[in-house]
Amino acid sequence: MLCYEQRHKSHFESYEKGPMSKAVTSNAPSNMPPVVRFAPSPTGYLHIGGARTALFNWLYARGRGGKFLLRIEDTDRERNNEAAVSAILDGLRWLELEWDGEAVSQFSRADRHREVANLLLEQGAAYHCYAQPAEIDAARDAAKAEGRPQIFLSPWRDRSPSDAPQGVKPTVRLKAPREGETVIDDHVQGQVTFPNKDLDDLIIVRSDGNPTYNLAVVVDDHDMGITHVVRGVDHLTNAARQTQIYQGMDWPVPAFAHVPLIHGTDGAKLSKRHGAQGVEDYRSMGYLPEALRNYLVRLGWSHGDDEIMPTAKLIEWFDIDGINRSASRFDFKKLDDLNGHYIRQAGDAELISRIQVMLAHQDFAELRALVLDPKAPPRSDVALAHEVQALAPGIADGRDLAARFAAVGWDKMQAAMPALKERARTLAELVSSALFLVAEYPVTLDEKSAKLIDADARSTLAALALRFERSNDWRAEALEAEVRVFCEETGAKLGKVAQPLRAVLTGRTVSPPVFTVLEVLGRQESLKRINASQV
RNA sequence: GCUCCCUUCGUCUAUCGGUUAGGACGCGAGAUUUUCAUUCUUGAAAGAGGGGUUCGAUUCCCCUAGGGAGCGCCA
Repeated sequence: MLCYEQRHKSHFESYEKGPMSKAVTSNAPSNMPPVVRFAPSPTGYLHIGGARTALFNWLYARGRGGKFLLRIEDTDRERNNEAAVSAILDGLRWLELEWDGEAVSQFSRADRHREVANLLLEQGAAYHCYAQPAEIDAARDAAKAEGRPQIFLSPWRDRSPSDAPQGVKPTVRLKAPREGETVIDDHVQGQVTFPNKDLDDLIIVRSDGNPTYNLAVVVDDHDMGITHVVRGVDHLTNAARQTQIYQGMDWPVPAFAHVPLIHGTDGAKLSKRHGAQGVEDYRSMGYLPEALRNYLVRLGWSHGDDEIMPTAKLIEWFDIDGINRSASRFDFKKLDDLNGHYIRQAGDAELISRIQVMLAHQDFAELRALVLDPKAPPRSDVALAHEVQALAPGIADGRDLAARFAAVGWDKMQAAMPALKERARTLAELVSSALFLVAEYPVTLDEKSAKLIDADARSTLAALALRFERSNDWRAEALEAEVRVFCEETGAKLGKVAQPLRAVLTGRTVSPPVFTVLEVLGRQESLKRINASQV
């Protein structure tokens, strides 16, 4: 497999030569198709907030015939690794946010970034700074103590390079304006003004010669022809500094849109203890990509009273200018509800294949070991892992489970699907309710269902078994008719018969409709389970 | 500490100065039902506080309070 960096190098050339290479300013006619990008740093997974940012970009590009590019911000060599990069690509693919062209490695463009730094140096828009870290820290501490903004004003800005100390490797700093203000005309935040006196001369090249993030972003966005920079508000002040770099190079500034962050249920920044940060967690819990997209886009954006918005509608309706400024809290209940809608609307075969994808990524032992905040919402994949342990302890992970379903036949699950999908909010719940298909014999009854099997129930089940053995039609409808006749003859209430039956068939007091269970289980397996209750 | 941003039901949101402040999730009640769900009906639930501007403020302005983000030779 090609490393994404290698793949990119040749591809990047095409951006430089291609028709999109000309940057379009925010003042450009708005009918130009936009070029946007998603630029995550490789941290190990695709953060759910990042996923929403990617979604906004993707929708904007797709709705306007533009391009959605992907760039990996991997200039920090210590944090970067191939696995972290592929986790992000994986997450985007699962969410079905296909990007145009190859992913660009920012690190691979370091030479170009240095070239731009040198240009700035030549034009006098940047200078070498010989200040040492200790000196900078001291200045910042002093500023803080005096209640001034913690910025460092380098003495080297106006000093002659001939004063440079021997043997000290300098950094390159941008010669930012000290007077006036830098204004960001943001499509979400509005006009945001930063007094230039509060912005220090940012380092654009480290003393080891490596370009910094802010320089790299500007050069890459410019070279890639990005027209709209849509990213998290945490980059708002960067936008001001980056604007100064654009100005230094006399490049057109792209349109900015800084979208609010997503918080956990408690209003604090979404973190580990909230249970799920990476999109891979959402895949594991059994959310459908389309439902997640629908949910994510509604966090901070709306279209009148519309709640269920299939992706085609989102592409048609979405607009950056409609995004809210305030942060929103993540609500699993609402996601669950939306996901339930999409599950009910999905085709049975499609659900099976989505389930297979989900199972391929589940490790039950790992899920059972997950330590979650007690206040965090319960995870349906963790619940599934526990159910598997109770009903089929021999199964270690999702792949095993998938193999077991394959052994009994996926067609059985598909046959039960209409009944299953109207009582599931996630695919993991759906699989949990289908577990009776692969329960190990003899079926282990949980506490409540075991309680149902008293002497009365046993004799009822024995009598029922006799009838079932004689019946020649094993479809749910016929079986139900059979049981109803049985009830009439014996004067028993349907519930009195159905509940014990459900218990011995599924080991649970809650399940899909018993007659559906009987049908998909088949005559032999059903009778085996009913008769097991007699010993 | 400094700079910037935010504030409508518990949560996500609608409202382009005049509405009985609407919808959705969740919650309560009821109907349907073999369990659980689904579905349907229905109920409770909001403009942070204080000043202005205006005939009239949820909407515009200011202050306060609360929340968030940023302030790296990280990205």
